Order: sequence, then structure tokens, then C-alpha cells
Amino acid sequence: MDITSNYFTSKQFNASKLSQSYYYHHTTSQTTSSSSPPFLHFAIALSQVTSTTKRLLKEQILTNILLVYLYYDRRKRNQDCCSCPTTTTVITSLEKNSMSSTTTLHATLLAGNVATHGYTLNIGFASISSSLCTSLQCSKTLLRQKIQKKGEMGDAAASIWSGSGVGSSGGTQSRIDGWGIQKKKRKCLEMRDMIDVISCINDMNQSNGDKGVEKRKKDAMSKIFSVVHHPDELRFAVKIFCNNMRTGATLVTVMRCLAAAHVLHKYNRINADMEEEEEEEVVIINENNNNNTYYFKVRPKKSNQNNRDCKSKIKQDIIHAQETFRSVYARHNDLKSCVVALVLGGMEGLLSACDVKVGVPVQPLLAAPSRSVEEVVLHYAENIPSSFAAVTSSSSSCGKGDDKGDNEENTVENRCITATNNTSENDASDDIPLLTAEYKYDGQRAQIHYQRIPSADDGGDDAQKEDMNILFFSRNLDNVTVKFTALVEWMKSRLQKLEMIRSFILDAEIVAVKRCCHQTNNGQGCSSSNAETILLPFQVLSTMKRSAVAAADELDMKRSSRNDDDDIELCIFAFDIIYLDGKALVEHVLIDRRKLLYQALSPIVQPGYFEFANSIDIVLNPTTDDLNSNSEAILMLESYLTKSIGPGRCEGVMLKSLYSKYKSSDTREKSGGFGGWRKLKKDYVDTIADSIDVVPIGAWRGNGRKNKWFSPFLLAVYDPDSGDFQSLCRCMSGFSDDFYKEKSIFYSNRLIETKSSVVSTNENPTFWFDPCEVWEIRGADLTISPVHHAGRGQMMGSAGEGISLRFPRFVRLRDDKAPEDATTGRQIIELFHSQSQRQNVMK
DNA sequence: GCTGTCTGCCC
DNA sequence: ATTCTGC
DNA sequence: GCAGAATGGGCAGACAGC
Repeated sequence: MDITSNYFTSKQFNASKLSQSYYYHHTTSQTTSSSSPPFLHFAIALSQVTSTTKRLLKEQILTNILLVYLYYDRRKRNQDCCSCPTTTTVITSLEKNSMSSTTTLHATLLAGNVATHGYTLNIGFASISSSLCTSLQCSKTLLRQKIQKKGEMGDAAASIWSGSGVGSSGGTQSRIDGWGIQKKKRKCLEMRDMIDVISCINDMNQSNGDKGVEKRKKDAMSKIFSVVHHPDELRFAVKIFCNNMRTGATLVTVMRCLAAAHVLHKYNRINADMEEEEEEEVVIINENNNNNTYYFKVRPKKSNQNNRDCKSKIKQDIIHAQETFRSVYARHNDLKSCVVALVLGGMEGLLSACDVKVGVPVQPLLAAPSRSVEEVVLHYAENIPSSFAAVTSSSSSCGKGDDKGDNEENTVENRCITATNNTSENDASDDIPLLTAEYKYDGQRAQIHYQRIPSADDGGDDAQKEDMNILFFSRNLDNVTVKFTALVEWMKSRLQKLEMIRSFILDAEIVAVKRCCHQTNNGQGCSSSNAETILLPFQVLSTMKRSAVAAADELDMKRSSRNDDDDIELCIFAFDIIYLDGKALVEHVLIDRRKLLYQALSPIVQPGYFEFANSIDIVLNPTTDDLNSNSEAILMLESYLTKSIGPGRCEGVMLKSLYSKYKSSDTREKSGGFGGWRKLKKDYVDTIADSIDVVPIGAWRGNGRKNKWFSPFLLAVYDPDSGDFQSLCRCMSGFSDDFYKEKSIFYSNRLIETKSSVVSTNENPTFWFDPCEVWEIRGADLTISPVHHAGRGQMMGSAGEGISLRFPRFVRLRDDKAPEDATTGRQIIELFHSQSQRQNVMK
């Protein structure tokens, strides 16, 4: 019998027998001593996870295998202790770290997300497919065809492997038998092999200047590809390199499972201590007598009553552990240290070791899109906690800064309307603003960490700390400090004088600006009253160098024609504070956080360099059905939205309850409820959004779940002057599955052989369509494009090929229009000009 | 040294 | 970034 | 409402190949 099926489908799994039963039959003698789990079981588990759509079942399977990894982890720790009698009870922190790093790595591999562990591979479709062709000895064409058919490279590779006879004898035997009885004695592929290769590839990115890196990366992958024994091993090895597992479970789920496995592991140990004979037994039962459903529980004890109590206790513990882990990880976004703390210190260890800390990013709060001002107001009004029920007045007392200049509006006095330290009390009185609206700046999110350098008498390694003084993290929590060196220097100089501030973590948006000064003070900047900060679009920001090396290169060698970064002025718009002077503020409500932000950092505010996000506060009536009682709030929001996208030159507004905490992991408050942030942009709102009527002119074939359909589509505007269809963008968002089905049939009957002479684009889609329909789409901005041709020939000496659309999405079919009635190139140019005027980028 | 391709990461 | 879908 | 999946524009950076 196949031992994997034994493990995953039998009623019992005896972990004490791991060492004997856990490896391939035919390689037992070679691998018994290994401390790394076989890759096959990983692959089989993920294969099973992929083959169900049920989330609970996915979690059970993943918990199952993570439980095994925890056993491995502990067994290895025990071995290390035993083999070194003098340190039986003392494991150095280094060893501890490397141990649980392995667990972390196993978990990130299950999620197909080694980036979380700090690895960047810099390999993708091209190098993986090239390496596969070598290992499988197949042609590029064959692989491409298989990928088309399977919709995915890992599946394609597995399919080719199975059919090629490379690994199995094929023929009439089943797949499992095919690998199971294999004669050749090869090394069992282990998790460690995968980890070694990944770490090796990661290291190759460091050795810059070395020739032939691509080749060596391909060779490293081939090491794995050429020793697989089972198609699923190849399948998931490829998926890992692709960074896309498509199992229906990503890191979020894997972490839930890790927390669950930790609890089960702990219970199992307790049980084992009670009955030493059968140590480490976990029972997997199939209560529904349904082959697809598994439950974990500790081996049954004496009485049923006990057992039932125990079971519900475990269940509770699991839920608690999952919630705790999630919220801890949210404020201490360093998976390695969270897992180490959990595995070695349990829940207590996790909580004590992984608090908010300067230098470790906090998971940023994100905003859910909202479609109208009414929707927003209703949303927050509906969700006002009962402690605010006392607020009944409909009169509005805020927004008083609205008509004043930006700079005056940003003073502490105007902003700090209320600060209720004890919000759990039912002490809300009339006219307390519940909602705040902030400008949504079109820049780059940044979490700014600051730790004051200790003075010389404090001792310590100052030189090193100097480097870590200020850190910038991106929205995805990458360290982007080097990109913002100029801002770091500016902040350092400003903060040096602010001795009372020792540390903070800010939430902010960095925006490219043009500083207009009517009066300068010793070159440092502007006097507040006369200064104006003109916001520039995101594209300006995005042209900045990202590495110090590149910036130095540019400076020294002057080999680029691009503007030097010194020409790009940046402004920080701070809108939240997460940590201040040794204290985490994630449990503080926004109204208090904002007060602290203003108090602490007003001294460094300088227009065009460091500002607070523009905002207004709004009073809300608690109501569930009557919008009229909040009509004032609606009017205010409407005018503020208009202001933000007009004179404010922003994307729209952000909306936040002033009484919400900085926590995304309170599941109830994630994006809904009172605590969630919302965003309102012009292009979300039907009544004010521009829409564009375009003609589908081509498409590619979709990947993964869209494999049977055209996706994305290539869309074009019409230029009556030339009769051309000029591409505007690709589009893959906004289509329902039904629409995909319908249009896949529709357009497969309207394919044309080659690119039509009336089509103008730099794109080269797999399929060209006869332009015959009009679709309404929507997007955020128009940009000058290197690939799309919309408006071409009507531009006034601009760089690029034409104009394209940012964030395109399908809205609806316009069956009332013919292709010649589509939006014209000239109209696109007009839209572009009016937008550019708003954004101050035209000459 | 230039150009095209690939990758990752901003939005 | 946006959006749709199954749970 | 969450979690997952598929994929948008467009840039810098790193290579490879000429």
C-alpha cells in the first residue's frame, strides 16, 4: 500500500513511526536518517488541497502536513540536544533560530511565497520554461502547447513528465505504482533540496557583475527537475519557482493552519506524557464516513465525556491560536520571528516577543472601494457602535477648515476637535465627529520608522545605528529606504533638533511635488504662509531610481538621459501614527492617534516637505435607514470629494471612523464594519466617472481558471481620420464568467489571420479579432504609453506611442453602438489634456 | 555600449 | 491597482 | 465578507546577445 494514501486517508496516523514509514519504499535505507521531510508528501498534500474547493478541507490537509513538520522540527531539536550532552537543556538562540526557520520555510513553501522569508529569485516564466525543456528533453513548442492546454506551467510539466517515461515506466500501471515500484535507486527529493536550491538562486542575485547568472539559475532548477520521482513533485516544484501555487490557499490560510498545528502538537505532547507507551499519537478520524473529510483529535481517552470536553477545548484553543497569531503577525510583520516565537515559546512567547517594534513593519490598513457618497455615509452610520447611540443631533459642527487655506487647515488647533481617552464609556455627546475624510494622494504608501540615535555617552555601535535610524517600508512592506535617501536626510536633520521624540512609526503617502515658493528662508524652504505645494502624478514618482547603486552610477557616469532624481521633489503626507516613543498605538482609536501625530510632528511640518494629510471631520447620525438625517454629512462629503479631485489634485478621498483602531486583524473590522477604511475615487462613482467606448481587437488565452477563455482582451479606440483602431489597453477586470463564456464563443468565430491593416498597436496578441463590437470601460487616468496607440497622430510632440488607460475595467456591452461610434482618438487626447491640466503637468 | 527581454514592484 | 467567485 | 485568483499600466534594474 502506498504510504501517502495511508497517511492522508487512513483513520490513524502514528507519528512515532515517522522515521520508519515516512519515506519511499525503495529508498528507505538511504534516507531514514534524514532530518528533512520528503518533497513528495508536500506535493501530494498540495495536490489534494488543489483538488477540492472546500476551504475547511484545504485547511485540514495543510494542518495535517504542518503537524508533521512540527514533529520533524522537534525531533531534530531533540536529536541536537542528545547528541550534545553538555548542552542538553540549552539550545543556543542561533540554533533555535535555524530550527524554526525551517518550519517557516516549509510554511512559506506551502504557500508558494518564499518572498515572505526574504528570498527573491528573479526567475520567471522564461527561465523556468527553458530549464524545463532541458530537463524534460522536450521542445519549447511541446511545452507551450501543453501550457495552453493545461493553463499552467506546473501542470504542463507534470503532464509531459508522466508521458515521457523520464521518471516512470508508464504503460498500464497506475501513476502511484509507476513511481512506487521504480527500480532506479535515486535520492529521495527532500524539502531541504528545494530550500537549498531556492536559497542558492536567491544568493545568485547578490553576486552582481557575474556573468552567466541566468544559466546557473536554470541549472539550479534542473537539479530539482531531473530527480523527481512523481509528477506532483515536478508540478509543485515548478509552481514554487513560478511563485504561483494556485492551490486555493495562500499564506493567510497556511498561517491559520500552522497555528492549528501548533495547538494539536501541544495537546499531543501532553497526552504523550500521560501515556509514555504510545507517545506522539495523533488520530485522524473520518467522522462523516466521507472519504474527503478529516478531523484531528487527540487519541481517545478513557471516557467519552472526557473526550468530548477535550475536543471542544482543542477547538477553542485552535481558534484562539489562529486569531492571536494573525493579529500578532499583523503588527510584527516578520514571519520568521513570529514562527520561532510560536514554536519555541508558545502563545506566551509569541505575544511577548512580537510586539510592535521600530524596524519591523506593521501590516498597513487598506481601504475597500466605495461606490458613492451615500453608500459611505450609510455604511458608517449603520455600523456605529452602540456606545455612540447617544449622538442624536443632526447639526454639523465640523468642516470648519474647509474654506481656509491648506496650511492653516493643517494646524493642530484646527484638527484636534475632540480627544476622548476613554472611548469605551458611553460618553459621546452631541456633534462629536465620527468620521474623517482625508485626501487620497496619488503617490506611494510609506511606513516610516524612526529610532533616535543614542547620544555618544550611551555607548553602543553608533555607526551601525546611524544606518538604521530611519526606514521606509512600502505598502507591501519592502524596505524602500534607499529610494528615498533625500527624504531620510531631510527627516534626520529635522528630527535631530526634536530631542523629545525618540521613536515613531508613521503611516504616510509620499508624493512627487513641485514646490512653489514666493519667499525662501535661507534655502531651507518656504515660509508657510506663501508656500504652495503642487502635487504631481504618480508617474513622476515612479521614474525615480530604486537603488543607491543606480543613483551613484548615474551621478558618476552621467550615462542616462533621464532627469536626475535630485530634480524630483518629494513631500511626505502623514496621516497616521502607529508607534510613538516606545509605545504601540495600534489599540488607540484614530482620534487619539491623530492627536498624537499632530502633537509630536507638527514641529517638523514644512509645506512641500512634510505635511499632514488634508482632512475634514464629519458628524454622523446613527441610523439604519434614513439618509435624510445625514444629508448634511452627504453634502459635505460630496463637496470634499469634488475638492480633492479638483483643486486638491488627488485621486479622491479616504474615509475612516475616528474611533477605529489600527488593526486589520480584527476580522470583523477588516474592510467592513465600523473600523474599516474606505476609499472613494471619482472613477468608482457612476455619476461622475468618465467612461470610454472601445472596440475589442484581439486577445490572449487566459491562464489558470481563465484558461478556457480569452483573457485579457486588447481594446482600441477609433480614429475616424485614418480609419484606424488604436489600442488603448488590455483588459481583464470586470468580466463575469458568463460573459467570458459567451465572448469566447462569439470571438472564436470572428478571428482574423493576421493583424489588420486598420489596427495600430505595439501589442502582439495571440488572437486578432474582426472589430465588430463596442464595450464600455472605465479607468482612472490616461497616461502616455510606450505600447498603446490611442490618440496617435493627434499628439503634440509627445514622447511615447500614444495614450493608455490606468486601471482599466469592463463596465458593459454597448450593443447600441457600432465600432465606428466608439470613442475617438481625438476624444482621448482631449480627455488627456483636461486631466493633465488638472494635474499641472502640461507646459 | 546599445537594445531587447525578463522580472519585480509600485500603483 | 480592480474585479469576480465560491465558501 | 473573506480569501483567492487573474491580470491592468508602467517603471527601474539586471542580463544576454549583438
